Amino acid sequence: MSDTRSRLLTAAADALRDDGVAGISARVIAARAGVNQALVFYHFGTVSELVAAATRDAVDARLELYRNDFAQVESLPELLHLGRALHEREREVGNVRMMAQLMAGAQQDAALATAGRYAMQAWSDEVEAVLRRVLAPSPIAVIADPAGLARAVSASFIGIQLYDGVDAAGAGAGLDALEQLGVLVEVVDELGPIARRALLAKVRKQRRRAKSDSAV
Amino acid sequence: MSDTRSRLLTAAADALRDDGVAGISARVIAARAGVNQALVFYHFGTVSELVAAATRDAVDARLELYRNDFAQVESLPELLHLGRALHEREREVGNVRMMAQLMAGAQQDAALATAGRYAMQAWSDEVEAVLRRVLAPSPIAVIADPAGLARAVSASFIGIQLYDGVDAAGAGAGLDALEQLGVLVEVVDELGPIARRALLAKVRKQRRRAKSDSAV
DNA sequence: GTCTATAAGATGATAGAC
DNA sequence: GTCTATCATCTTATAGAC
Repeated sequence: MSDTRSRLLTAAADALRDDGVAGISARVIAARAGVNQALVFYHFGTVSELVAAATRDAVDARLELYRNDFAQVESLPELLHLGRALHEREREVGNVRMMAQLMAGAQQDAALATAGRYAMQAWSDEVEAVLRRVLAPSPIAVIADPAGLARAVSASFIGIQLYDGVDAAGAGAGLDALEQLGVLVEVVDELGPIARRALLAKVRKQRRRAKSDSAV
Repeated sequence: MSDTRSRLLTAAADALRDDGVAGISARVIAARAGVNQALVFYHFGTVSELVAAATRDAVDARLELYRNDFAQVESLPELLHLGRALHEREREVGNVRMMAQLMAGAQQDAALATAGRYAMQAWSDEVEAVLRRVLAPSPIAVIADPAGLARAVSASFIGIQLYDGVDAAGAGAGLDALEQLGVLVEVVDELGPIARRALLAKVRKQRRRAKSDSAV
């Protein structure tokens, strides 16, 4: 890949992270890359397409970096611990911050929307694989949908990152609370047979209720 | 309050919701309000200040509208149900969509940051009050920090709303998963005394671990 | 592939008429 | 308070020299 092309890609990702969707432009990116502004359009057609390609690459690179860590997770507490560590590291590197800006821009821009969908999919799939493995031996597997849960977790990360940008203390308290709640899942994991049966009965009841709700 | 002022305020909130932070400008807002562009600066000084004031008002109005619903919640399943209904209604009205754009812009703009902090605080406080009431009789009260949990929930809502904008099916699956997970909490609520003691022991263990982690 | 130059328009913000 | 007119500056995007 040409030097200029890759310089523009990393510059675009950096600019999105630091200046936000509202502050991004061909000139800002080009200045960061140390190249001429016209090259944005020569190589990528539009600013949106450049940003979309840049975030795509950045997400791929980041996930590659974490793949090993994800693979080594064997239990839910370990997963929660990894989530916390990931948040801390990402706060410095700014990848989630970049994704949050991508998602915000994606609401009104078709090219960014495609990139945003890709990014969420990539992260969610990774988390889903871990959840599927970790929850398999647990009775929680009966009620938890790994795919949905992974998507909820990924989306929540974006929200918490945005919150972190305006109130770090508040966002920290939120993460702490979620981590503490993980204990709850552990406890259910070690439930006796009677309680386990009660759990299953409740799940079935809730399922029926949800079904009749959607029918109305 | 003058007619023009209030027209600008609602127009600013609408523009933020529909056009996003990246698409907002004094001219766009003024056109929506049907007034001259110069009045933005006469009444509010800067565009950011106008947007900040507009979101502040919108959040106050929305919370006022939901106050009754919040007050009537008596159990966790009811709270989860309200959360789902709120998400559906807000998807149409677009208040959370507006807040998501506010939070994205708040990362780089001081005036928007203040407004974002206020908005998150207002929603979190409301949710916190309900959580405190609902969780009080439950053994979960021991592990759950209502303030932190409320903040996590509010932030997650923002993230899921952004996700909803690029992949409605994925966001829906995420919400479904969270709702199903609520069953877990219900089960713990009806735990026997032995299991309850096991829960408390685990919590204490986790607390110690967290403390030693932060010491390192 | 990279540059300069430039078009055609949008932006925040202000001065001054009314 | 509201308007017109205007500023300097920014934007995307293209044409054409090198």
